[in-house]
Amino acid sequence: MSAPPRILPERYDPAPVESKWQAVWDAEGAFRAEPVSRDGVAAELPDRPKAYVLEMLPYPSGEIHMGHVKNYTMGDVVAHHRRRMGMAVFHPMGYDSFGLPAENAAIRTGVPPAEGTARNIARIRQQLKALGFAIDWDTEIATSDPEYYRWTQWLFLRMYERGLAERREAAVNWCPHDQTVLANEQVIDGRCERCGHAVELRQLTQWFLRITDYAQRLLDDMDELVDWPERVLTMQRNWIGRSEGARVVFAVEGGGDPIPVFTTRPDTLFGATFFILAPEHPAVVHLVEGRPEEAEVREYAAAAARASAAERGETERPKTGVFTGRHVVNPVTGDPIPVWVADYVLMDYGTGAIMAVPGHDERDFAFARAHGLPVTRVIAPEGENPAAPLDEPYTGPGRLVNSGFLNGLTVDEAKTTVAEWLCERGLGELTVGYRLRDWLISRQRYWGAPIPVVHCPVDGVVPVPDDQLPVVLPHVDDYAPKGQSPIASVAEFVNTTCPKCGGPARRETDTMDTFVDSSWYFLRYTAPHLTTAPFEREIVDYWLPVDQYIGGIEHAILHLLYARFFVKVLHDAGLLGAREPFARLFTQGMIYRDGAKMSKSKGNVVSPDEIVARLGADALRLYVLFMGPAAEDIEWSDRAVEGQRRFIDRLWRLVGGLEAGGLAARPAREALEGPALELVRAAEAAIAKVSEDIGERFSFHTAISSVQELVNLATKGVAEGVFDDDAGRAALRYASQTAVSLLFPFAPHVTSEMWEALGGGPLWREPWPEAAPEFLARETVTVVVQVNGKLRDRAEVAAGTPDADLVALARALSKVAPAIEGKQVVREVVVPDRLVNLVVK
RNA sequence: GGGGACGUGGCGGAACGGCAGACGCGGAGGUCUCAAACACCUCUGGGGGAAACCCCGUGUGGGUUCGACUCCCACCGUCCCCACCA
Repeated sequence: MSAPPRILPERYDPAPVESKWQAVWDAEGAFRAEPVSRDGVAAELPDRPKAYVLEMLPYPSGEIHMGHVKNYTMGDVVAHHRRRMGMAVFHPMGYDSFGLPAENAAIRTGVPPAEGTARNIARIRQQLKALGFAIDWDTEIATSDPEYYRWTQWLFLRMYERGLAERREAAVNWCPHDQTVLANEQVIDGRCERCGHAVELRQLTQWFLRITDYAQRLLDDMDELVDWPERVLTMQRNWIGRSEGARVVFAVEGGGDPIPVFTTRPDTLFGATFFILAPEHPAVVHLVEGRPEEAEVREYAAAAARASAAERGETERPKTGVFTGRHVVNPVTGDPIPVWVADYVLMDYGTGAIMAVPGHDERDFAFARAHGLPVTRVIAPEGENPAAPLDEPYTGPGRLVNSGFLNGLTVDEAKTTVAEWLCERGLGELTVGYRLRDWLISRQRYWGAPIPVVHCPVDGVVPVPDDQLPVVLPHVDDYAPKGQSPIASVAEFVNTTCPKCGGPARRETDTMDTFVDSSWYFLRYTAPHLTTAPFEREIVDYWLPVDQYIGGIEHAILHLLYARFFVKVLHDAGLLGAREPFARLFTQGMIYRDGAKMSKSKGNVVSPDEIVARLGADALRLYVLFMGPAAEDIEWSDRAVEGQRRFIDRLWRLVGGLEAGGLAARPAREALEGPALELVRAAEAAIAKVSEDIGERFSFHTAISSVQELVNLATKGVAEGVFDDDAGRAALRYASQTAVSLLFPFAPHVTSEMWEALGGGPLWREPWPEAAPEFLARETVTVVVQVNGKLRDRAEVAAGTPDADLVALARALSKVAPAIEGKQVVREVVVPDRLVNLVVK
């Protein structure tokens, strides 16, 4: 008798198997999404539930790194699972291809950014395909494609029409190295997030998007409409920085426009003993004009302007400032208080001016001490002498003192009372302040979408008409930054005619922040090649919001806030039904190696290509998810990745050793006993576990380990020869097949090969298995017996044994009886089918 | 200064108030081999014991509970976010 032929080769060779299945998926368009808007084709909306699964699109630098592999593998697992659950799945891919690195490379090498970017995209696409991601490649987009940025410009114009895009002068962050302005969000600790150079403040006229108009809605909708990690929500809340307070107007003694301040402590108004303007405050110049203090104040303001944002932000720095020689009137006391200029007051928060209350604010106290200004107590804690002098600012609760009509009130009462008083006299009101600033989108660089407006000497700013879009980025010879975009030197681009009057006019030469591009790309996927609109309402409303968004925590503020803003604006414009872009968000942890983030400069990068070549894409996909909890930062291990390949090989040998024939049905419960029954039970348990771990918990590493347990159990049984009868063979075949099916989302190539060898059809279309309850319920259970909560013994009993019987059994156990002997059992805690706890005294 | 997350074997981690350490890496021993690699098997938190077993153990100290890795409080440590924000 000879052994039956194996249904798979002895050894698994990933390369041919992986390219085979990738070719199959490509050829049959296995992961093509419908519906997607296409020119002239009316789409039909499926009546199945939908799942829009999206990972943050990559920036096409040279190659993808392990972080990308993890990100896209997670999305792929979710997409495969949802598809096999019978949902209509949308899982697209694109490239965030505008941006500085491509431009800087162009400066270095002379290769135009468009060329370098196209090459990088081709390379990344090939890498993504080699990993076998289930992506609808027909919907692929690149944000630097004129057919994409045409619609970025179109959306900018809709914002302009709604008054949400405006050009104005403001103190802005300027990066002297990159020679461009930056959004507030792109300045980290006073430095440019790209190049790390200290950022300067400059007074410039720039384009802003009025995201502050949406501050409250961005805050409110977080509570209602999204299921996001608490951490990210907190970060966004902090960033928006809502604070309730009041606006108080101070009259200027000796004439001049009254100056408003924002304060969160209007209750302390009686204690406002001086007044401070930010050095950039427009009133500064007027107040000191022609006065003896003018020279000194101007010098101070100029010095402040020269200081970097990082220097000015330094909390420990001594509080400097100069007196203007002028006074404003405290509205409640009627007293004149001196006006100073100090750089600890910032122009871009509140009104750029503050009432200083040294008795109850740390900074104002420090300033008062440094410059010999009076300190008045206006709040005293319960039971303390109101006359007691202040050695330090008091910021706690208490009652008002030295405060005229507010005396005796609590802090909260005083806030409303003083606000009413001010309101009646037109001197102030309760307001809400936000830390969030408007989004500065102008960039003086080349590789971005041109802002589609024209400057006409007659008509001013004139939007480019829709039918003249896109405003195409012209070719230039020199990409070096010069303080304005390189396209400003292209005469044919700049010189144009005014769309309104037809006279000569100049084009805007600033390009848009690339975060504008990525604020709406998830909408464009639904109509990637549509030439008549950025997207179609019916289709975009079918898919939006994204059901599962996956990406790095580093985008917790910038991208995620901007995208939310965009969707709200488009909703208000009637272009979109959705009010939030991403219903559910998952933020993945970073991959470290040798204790540091993988990076080229540290030389600790592991190339995905190398792992794919050596161990196969499936082993890599398994490993990046098996490493640990997907949300945590995890250390890469060169050895552990090989463990996943060993696991694949183990499963390969197991399946290869089965007989030829079709797929097995789940064996009937009654036909099984012993190891065969236990194996099918384990298979059903694995189904339940993997389904929950992928479906709800985002716990991929435990999903994989439960399949490993199943495979280990099967392998062990085979080695012991316990599945050699008919029932055993049926159980083994079913369990092996189940392991293959469950592992498919993680390792699609090798499982497809095994499934085919088992006689199955396309595994990506195979319905997701459901656990059979009759196998999950057990006839006998292990009951744990504790004495005073301490484990003493355990017992096998029939499921559903009554409490009283369990207790009797427990008390009689040989390890339990001595522990309770001679003691009084004061309580018997029973958890049916699980545990007995005897409490003794 | 404000906010948040996390502390479990040699390592990554599991345990969603009920058997701590699943799964994997690493390590030790063994089978196979002329030998090695691969593969397979056994063991692998600490201490005691010939063994059956016993004791200790989830950063530290308290608390809640019949019962705490899990919940609460404080502290220590690590990491992240925000920060002269009025």
